[in-house]
Amino acid sequence: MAWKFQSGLALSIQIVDRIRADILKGVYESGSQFPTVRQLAYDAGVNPNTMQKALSLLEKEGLLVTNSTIGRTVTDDESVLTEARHRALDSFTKNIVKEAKNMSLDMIELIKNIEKGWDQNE
Amino acid sequence: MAWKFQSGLALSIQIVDRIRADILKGVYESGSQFPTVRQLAYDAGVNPNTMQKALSLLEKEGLLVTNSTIGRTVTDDESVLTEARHRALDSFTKNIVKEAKNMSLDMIELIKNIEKGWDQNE
DNA sequence: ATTGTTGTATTATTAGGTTAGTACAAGATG
DNA sequence: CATCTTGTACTAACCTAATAATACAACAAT
Repeated sequence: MAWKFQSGLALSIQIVDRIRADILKGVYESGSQFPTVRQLAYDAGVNPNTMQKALSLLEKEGLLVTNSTIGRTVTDDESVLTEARHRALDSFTKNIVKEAKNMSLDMIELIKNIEKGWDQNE
Repeated sequence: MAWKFQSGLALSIQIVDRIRADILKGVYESGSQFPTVRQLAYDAGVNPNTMQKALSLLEKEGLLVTNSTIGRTVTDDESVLTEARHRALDSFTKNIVKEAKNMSLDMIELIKNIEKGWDQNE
């Protein structure tokens, strides 16, 4: 089944975000073989060109390694993964704080809302 | 000076988000006269057509009212504003929780990070 | 009544992203 | 050796968003 995408934001960006998150979560294990461009494109329901673009961006980030013609692997450099996880968490937190302040929301109120919303699935 | 925009996301969407936030924050007061399309377009550094599109979306949300040819005013219906504030806060919180869970981040850790990041301006 | 301002509409053009279709070199596989 | 799979490259077509340049009806201001 095709992946779910939002309209408005470029597909390739959404794909990068999703796969990056999956790699950092360990859905694709460090050093392991990565699906082919064509397979992923089929899974996601997008054009191979679009998937190719997304994967090449992840390669620039160092998360994927290409061994033409064997295919791709997830990086086995744990420091790259750790670093990426830190950057992801840091940027996530910064965005939350920035947006909260932009909404004139104080910290206590924000945390209270998160606690309230945490267990409300959906 | 022109407003700051991110690349990738449609300008009109970013404008809507910014102005909505400003209205809900009270930067534009309830019932007050709103700047003209042309003035706002100039301020933001975008084409009047783009600003027109953004404002018409905000009108659909009920936040702005058009009185051709007097111009626009911010809605004076406080219930609309209150409702919109609730929706904004709710959607903000939901997104945070959703993304945090997607990062396999537990609630305690999330809150700890927010507390740590709150006073780090930039 | 004339002029100016308002929101709105229209057409043409440009830029970027996506798709479709095809092609090719490198190397694994038989 | 021949074949298949891999990543990659390329062109053409299409769509959406944004811009540029006008235009116009409605009404306020003078």
